[in-house]
Amino acid sequence: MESSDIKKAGLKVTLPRMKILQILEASEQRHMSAEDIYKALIEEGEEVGLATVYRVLTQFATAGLVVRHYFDGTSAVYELNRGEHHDHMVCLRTGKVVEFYDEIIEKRQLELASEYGFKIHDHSLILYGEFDETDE
Amino acid sequence: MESSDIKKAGLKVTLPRMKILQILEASEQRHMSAEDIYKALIEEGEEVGLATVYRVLTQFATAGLVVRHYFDGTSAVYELNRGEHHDHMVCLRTGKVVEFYDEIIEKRQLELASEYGFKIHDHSLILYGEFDETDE
DNA sequence: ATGTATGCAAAACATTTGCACCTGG
DNA sequence: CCAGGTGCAAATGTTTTGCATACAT
Repeated sequence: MESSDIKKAGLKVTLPRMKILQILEASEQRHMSAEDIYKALIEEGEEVGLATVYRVLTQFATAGLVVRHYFDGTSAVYELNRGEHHDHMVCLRTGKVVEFYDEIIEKRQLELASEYGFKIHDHSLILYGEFDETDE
Repeated sequence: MESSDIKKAGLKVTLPRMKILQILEASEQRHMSAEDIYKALIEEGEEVGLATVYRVLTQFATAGLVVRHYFDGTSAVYELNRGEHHDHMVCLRTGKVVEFYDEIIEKRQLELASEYGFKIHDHSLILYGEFDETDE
Protein backbone atom coordinates (compact mmCIF):
# COMPACT_ATOMS: atom_id res chain seq x y z
CA MET A 1 0.00 0.00 0.00
CA GLU A 2 1.15 3.49 -0.70
CA SER A 3 -0.70 5.57 1.79
CA SER A 4 2.95 6.25 2.58
CA ASP A 5 3.26 7.96 -0.80
CA ILE A 6 0.34 10.20 -0.03
CA LYS A 7 1.89 11.11 3.28
CA LYS A 8 5.26 11.70 1.67
CA ALA A 9 3.58 14.21 -0.59
CA GLY A 10 2.54 16.18 2.51
CA LEU A 11 -1.10 15.22 2.09
CA LYS A 12 -3.44 13.67 4.60
CA VAL A 13 -4.36 10.08 3.94
CA THR A 14 -8.07 10.40 3.30
CA LEU A 15 -10.56 8.00 1.86
CA PRO A 16 -11.03 9.77 -1.49
CA ARG A 17 -7.27 9.92 -2.01
CA MET A 18 -6.74 6.26 -1.27
CA LYS A 19 -9.66 5.21 -3.42
CA ILE A 20 -8.40 7.24 -6.36
CA LEU A 21 -4.97 5.65 -6.10
CA GLN A 22 -6.55 2.21 -5.91
CA ILE A 23 -8.59 2.81 -9.02
CA LEU A 24 -5.56 3.94 -10.95
CA GLU A 25 -3.72 0.83 -9.81
CA ALA A 26 -6.52 -1.61 -10.53
CA SER A 27 -7.85 -0.29 -13.82
CA GLU A 28 -6.75 -2.20 -16.89
CA GLN A 29 -6.87 1.05 -18.86
CA ARG A 30 -3.85 2.76 -17.40
CA HIS A 31 -4.88 6.17 -18.71
CA MET A 32 -8.03 7.63 -17.22
CA SER A 33 -9.73 11.00 -17.33
CA ALA A 34 -11.04 12.66 -14.18
CA GLU A 35 -14.53 11.73 -15.33
CA ASP A 36 -13.50 8.08 -15.86
CA ILE A 37 -12.16 7.92 -12.33
CA TYR A 38 -15.22 9.65 -10.93
CA LYS A 39 -17.50 7.14 -12.66
CA ALA A 40 -15.43 4.24 -11.37
CA LEU A 41 -15.76 5.62 -7.85
CA ILE A 42 -19.50 5.98 -8.17
CA GLU A 43 -19.80 2.44 -9.49
CA GLU A 44 -17.98 1.24 -6.40
CA GLY A 45 -20.56 3.07 -4.34
CA GLU A 46 -18.14 5.72 -3.14
CA GLU A 47 -19.50 9.17 -2.34
CA VAL A 48 -16.89 11.40 -3.86
CA GLY A 49 -17.40 14.69 -5.60
CA LEU A 50 -16.05 15.28 -9.06
CA ALA A 51 -14.38 18.44 -7.79
CA THR A 52 -12.46 16.35 -5.29
CA VAL A 53 -11.28 14.04 -8.04
CA TYR A 54 -9.91 17.01 -9.93
CA ARG A 55 -8.31 18.50 -6.83
CA VAL A 56 -6.71 15.24 -5.80
CA LEU A 57 -5.42 14.49 -9.29
CA THR A 58 -3.84 17.92 -9.50
CA GLN A 59 -2.19 17.41 -6.14
CA PHE A 60 -1.00 13.95 -7.13
CA ALA A 61 0.39 15.28 -10.37
CA THR A 62 2.26 18.03 -8.53
CA ALA A 63 3.60 15.47 -6.08
CA GLY A 64 4.67 13.23 -8.94
CA LEU A 65 2.37 10.39 -7.92
CA VAL A 66 0.55 10.53 -11.22
CA VAL A 67 1.39 11.90 -14.65
CA ARG A 68 -1.02 14.01 -16.63
CA HIS A 69 -1.23 13.75 -20.41
CA TYR A 70 -3.16 15.65 -23.06
CA PHE A 71 -3.75 13.05 -25.74
CA ASP A 72 -6.47 15.11 -27.30
CA GLY A 73 -7.61 18.66 -26.76
CA THR A 74 -10.81 17.70 -24.98
CA SER A 75 -9.70 16.28 -21.66
CA ALA A 76 -6.65 15.33 -19.66
CA VAL A 77 -5.86 11.74 -18.75
CA TYR A 78 -3.89 10.54 -15.77
CA GLU A 79 -1.75 7.50 -15.16
CA LEU A 80 0.03 6.22 -12.11
CA ASN A 81 3.67 7.20 -12.05
CA ARG A 82 5.39 3.83 -11.92
CA GLY A 83 8.83 5.37 -12.14
CA GLU A 84 9.77 4.47 -15.68
CA HIS A 85 9.23 7.29 -18.13
CA HIS A 86 7.67 6.35 -21.42
CA ASP A 87 5.91 7.82 -24.42
CA HIS A 88 2.68 6.83 -26.11
CA MET A 89 1.11 5.52 -29.28
CA VAL A 90 -2.58 6.37 -29.47
CA CYS A 91 -4.91 4.51 -31.81
CA LEU A 92 -7.28 6.94 -33.49
CA ARG A 93 -9.73 4.17 -34.26
CA THR A 94 -10.06 2.36 -30.96
CA GLY A 95 -8.54 4.76 -28.46
CA LYS A 96 -6.08 2.07 -27.42
CA VAL A 97 -2.90 3.44 -25.85
CA VAL A 98 0.44 1.66 -25.92
CA GLU A 99 3.49 2.81 -24.03
CA PHE A 100 6.99 2.69 -25.40
CA TYR A 101 10.44 3.89 -24.47
CA ASP A 102 13.32 4.54 -26.80
CA GLU A 103 16.82 5.35 -25.66
CA ILE A 104 17.83 6.85 -28.99
CA ILE A 105 14.97 9.35 -29.00
CA GLU A 106 15.55 10.27 -25.37
CA LYS A 107 19.23 10.90 -25.95
CA ARG A 108 18.61 12.85 -29.12
CA GLN A 109 16.19 15.15 -27.29
CA LEU A 110 18.89 16.02 -24.79
CA GLU A 111 21.42 16.68 -27.54
CA LEU A 112 18.98 18.94 -29.37
CA ALA A 113 18.09 20.82 -26.21
CA SER A 114 21.76 21.38 -25.54
CA GLU A 115 22.25 22.71 -29.09
CA TYR A 116 19.44 25.20 -28.58
CA GLY A 117 20.49 26.28 -25.09
CA PHE A 118 17.35 24.76 -23.67
CA LYS A 119 16.90 22.95 -20.37
CA ILE A 120 14.23 20.24 -20.61
CA HIS A 121 11.93 19.95 -17.61
CA ASP A 122 9.65 17.51 -19.25
CA HIS A 123 8.54 16.32 -22.64
CA SER A 124 5.61 14.80 -24.42
CA LEU A 125 5.85 12.50 -27.42
CA ILE A 126 2.66 11.06 -28.80
CA LEU A 127 2.28 9.05 -31.99
CA TYR A 128 -1.25 9.12 -33.40
CA GLY A 129 -2.30 6.43 -35.84
CA GLU A 130 -3.67 2.94 -35.89
CA PHE A 131 -2.57 -0.53 -34.98
CA ASP A 132 -2.77 -3.39 -37.46
CA GLU A 133 -6.26 -4.82 -37.44
CA THR A 134 -5.08 -8.26 -36.39
CA ASP A 135 -6.94 -7.82 -33.13
CA GLU A 136 -8.81 -5.33 -31.03
CA MET B 1 -1.80 35.09 -52.27
CA GLU B 2 -3.34 31.83 -51.32
CA SER B 3 -7.04 32.44 -51.84
CA SER B 4 -6.25 29.58 -54.19
CA ASP B 5 -5.51 27.39 -51.18
CA ILE B 6 -8.85 28.24 -49.64
CA LYS B 7 -10.56 27.34 -52.88
CA LYS B 8 -8.58 24.13 -53.19
CA ALA B 9 -9.92 23.17 -49.78
CA GLY B 10 -13.44 23.38 -51.16
CA LEU B 11 -14.19 26.53 -49.21
CA LYS B 12 -15.54 29.83 -50.46
CA VAL B 13 -13.07 32.66 -50.46
CA THR B 14 -14.56 34.99 -47.90
CA LEU B 15 -13.21 37.99 -46.09
CA PRO B 16 -12.92 36.36 -42.66
CA ARG B 17 -11.02 33.42 -44.15
CA MET B 18 -8.58 35.59 -46.03
CA LYS B 19 -8.04 37.85 -43.05
CA ILE B 20 -7.34 34.90 -40.78
CA LEU B 21 -4.76 33.52 -43.19
CA GLN B 22 -3.16 36.94 -43.46
CA ILE B 23 -2.86 37.26 -39.73
CA LEU B 24 -1.25 33.86 -39.44
CA GLU B 25 1.21 34.84 -42.15
CA ALA B 26 2.01 38.23 -40.78
CA SER B 27 2.22 37.56 -37.06
CA GLU B 28 5.70 37.25 -35.65
CA GLN B 29 4.40 34.77 -33.11
CA ARG B 30 3.81 31.82 -35.39
CA HIS B 31 1.60 30.03 -32.88
CA MET B 32 -1.68 31.73 -32.04
CA SER B 33 -4.79 30.74 -30.16
CA ALA B 34 -8.25 31.38 -31.58
CA GLU B 35 -8.57 34.20 -29.09
CA ASP B 36 -5.22 35.69 -30.20
CA ILE B 37 -6.38 35.70 -33.79
CA TYR B 38 -9.74 37.13 -32.85
CA LYS B 39 -8.09 39.99 -30.96
CA ALA B 40 -5.76 40.68 -33.87
CA LEU B 41 -8.76 40.90 -36.18
CA ILE B 42 -10.56 43.30 -33.87
CA GLU B 43 -7.47 45.47 -33.61
CA GLU B 44 -7.41 45.69 -37.38
CA GLY B 45 -10.99 46.88 -37.22
CA GLU B 46 -12.42 43.71 -38.75
CA GLU B 47 -15.93 42.66 -37.76
CA VAL B 48 -15.50 38.95 -37.25
CA GLY B 49 -17.16 36.78 -34.67
CA LEU B 50 -15.12 34.56 -32.40
CA ALA B 51 -17.29 31.63 -33.46
CA THR B 52 -16.25 32.22 -37.05
CA VAL B 53 -12.60 32.18 -36.06
CA TYR B 54 -13.09 28.79 -34.42
CA ARG B 55 -15.06 27.43 -37.37
CA VAL B 56 -12.56 28.64 -39.93
CA LEU B 57 -9.58 27.35 -37.99
CA THR B 58 -11.17 23.91 -37.72
CA GLN B 59 -11.85 23.88 -41.44
CA PHE B 60 -8.31 25.03 -42.20
CA ALA B 61 -6.90 22.35 -39.93
CA THR B 62 -8.99 19.68 -41.66
CA ALA B 63 -7.85 20.97 -45.02
CA GLY B 64 -4.24 20.97 -43.87
CA LEU B 65 -3.82 24.71 -44.27
CA VAL B 66 -2.99 25.13 -40.61
CA VAL B 67 -1.75 22.80 -37.91
CA ARG B 68 -3.32 22.67 -34.48
CA HIS B 69 -1.23 22.07 -31.37
CA TYR B 70 -2.08 21.56 -27.72
CA PHE B 71 0.94 22.98 -25.92
CA ASP B 72 -0.95 23.21 -22.68
CA GLY B 73 -4.28 21.86 -21.58
CA THR B 74 -6.01 25.23 -21.59
CA SER B 75 -6.25 26.19 -25.25
CA ALA B 76 -5.23 25.11 -28.72
CA VAL B 77 -2.79 27.10 -30.83
CA TYR B 78 -2.61 27.20 -34.60
CA GLU B 79 0.20 27.78 -37.04
CA LEU B 80 0.31 28.10 -40.79
CA ASN B 81 1.25 24.85 -42.47
CA ARG B 82 4.36 25.84 -44.38
CA GLY B 83 4.99 22.34 -45.59
CA GLU B 84 7.98 21.43 -43.44
CA HIS B 85 7.03 19.36 -40.44
CA HIS B 86 8.72 20.27 -37.19
CA ASP B 87 8.44 19.80 -33.46
CA HIS B 88 8.53 22.34 -30.65
CA MET B 89 10.39 23.51 -27.59
CA VAL B 90 8.17 25.53 -25.27
CA CYS B 91 9.64 27.83 -22.63
CA LEU B 92 7.69 27.49 -19.41
CA ARG B 93 8.95 30.86 -18.20
CA THR B 94 8.32 33.11 -21.18
CA GLY B 95 6.00 31.09 -23.39
CA LYS B 96 8.51 31.35 -26.22
CA VAL B 97 8.19 28.58 -28.80
CA VAL B 98 11.05 27.36 -30.96
CA GLU B 99 10.66 24.92 -33.81
CA PHE B 100 13.11 22.16 -34.56
CA TYR B 101 13.38 19.17 -36.82
CA ASP B 102 15.50 16.10 -36.27
CA GLU B 103 15.96 13.39 -38.84
CA ILE B 104 17.13 10.84 -36.28
CA ILE B 105 14.04 11.21 -34.12
CA GLU B 106 11.74 11.12 -37.14
CA LYS B 107 13.32 7.96 -38.46
CA ARG B 108 13.32 6.32 -35.06
CA GLN B 109 9.60 6.96 -34.68
CA LEU B 110 8.93 5.12 -37.91
CA GLU B 111 11.09 2.20 -36.85
CA LEU B 112 9.31 1.96 -33.52
CA ALA B 113 5.89 2.17 -35.11
CA SER B 114 6.87 -0.63 -37.47
CA GLU B 115 8.00 -2.75 -34.51
CA TYR B 116 4.66 -2.25 -32.83
CA GLY B 117 2.54 -2.82 -35.91
CA PHE B 118 1.42 0.78 -35.82
CA LYS B 119 0.78 3.13 -38.71
CA ILE B 120 1.56 6.73 -37.79
CA HIS B 121 -0.90 9.33 -39.07
CA ASP B 122 0.63 12.13 -37.14
CA HIS B 123 2.74 12.84 -34.12
CA SER B 124 3.39 15.46 -31.52
CA LEU B 125 6.70 16.03 -29.78
CA ILE B 126 6.94 18.89 -27.36
CA LEU B 127 9.87 19.69 -25.10
CA TYR B 128 8.92 21.77 -22.08
CA GLY B 129 11.62 23.67 -20.23
CA GLU B 130 13.48 26.94 -20.39
CA PHE B 131 15.98 28.67 -22.59
CA ASP B 132 19.20 30.07 -21.22
CA GLU B 133 18.59 33.50 -19.76
CA THR B 134 21.02 35.19 -22.12
CA ASP B 135 18.12 37.04 -23.67
CA GLU B 136 14.34 37.25 -23.76
C1' DA C 1 -30.73 32.02 -57.07
C1' DT C 2 -29.00 29.06 -53.72
C1' DG C 3 -26.05 26.71 -51.01
C1' DT C 4 -22.47 28.42 -47.80
C1' DA C 5 -20.80 31.54 -44.37
C1' DT C 6 -21.35 34.57 -40.80
C1' DG C 7 -22.61 36.88 -36.30
C1' DC C 8 -24.76 36.62 -32.22
C1' DA C 9 -26.40 34.46 -28.24
C1' DA C 10 -26.99 30.35 -25.98
C1' DA C 11 -25.31 25.76 -25.01
C1' DA C 12 -21.98 22.41 -24.00
C1' DC C 13 -17.91 20.78 -21.81
C1' DA C 14 -13.90 20.42 -18.90
C1' DT C 15 -12.04 22.38 -14.99
C1' DT C 16 -11.74 25.54 -10.90
C1' DT C 17 -13.31 27.95 -6.88
C1' DG C 18 -16.09 29.72 -2.68
C1' DC C 19 -17.94 28.25 1.24
C1' DA C 20 -20.03 25.70 5.06
C1' DC C 21 -19.37 21.33 6.91
C1' DC C 22 -16.63 17.18 8.03
C1' DT C 23 -12.39 14.47 9.41
C1' DG C 24 -7.75 12.76 10.06
C1' DG C 25 -3.72 13.04 13.12
C1' DC D 1 -8.87 20.41 18.64
C1' DC D 2 -8.07 22.47 14.17
C1' DA D 3 -5.64 22.71 9.90
C1' DG D 4 -6.63 20.63 6.04
C1' DG D 5 -10.04 18.06 3.07
C1' DT D 6 -14.52 17.45 1.10
C1' DG D 7 -19.14 18.07 -1.31
C1' DC D 8 -22.04 20.92 -3.54
C1' DA D 9 -23.25 24.61 -6.43
C1' DA D 10 -21.77 28.34 -8.83
C1' DA D 11 -18.19 30.44 -11.64
C1' DT D 12 -14.78 30.20 -15.31
C1' DG D 13 -12.67 29.54 -19.76
C1' DT D 14 -12.73 27.37 -24.09
C1' DT D 15 -15.01 25.62 -27.88
C1' DT D 16 -19.42 24.35 -30.28
C1' DT D 17 -24.05 25.00 -32.07
C1' DG D 18 -28.80 26.86 -33.52
C1' DC D 19 -30.70 30.09 -36.12
C1' DA D 20 -31.81 34.11 -38.86
C1' DT D 21 -29.33 37.01 -41.98
C1' DA D 22 -25.74 38.06 -45.50
C1' DC D 23 -22.64 36.74 -49.17
C1' DA D 24 -19.89 34.29 -52.94
C1' DT D 25 -20.43 32.04 -57.27
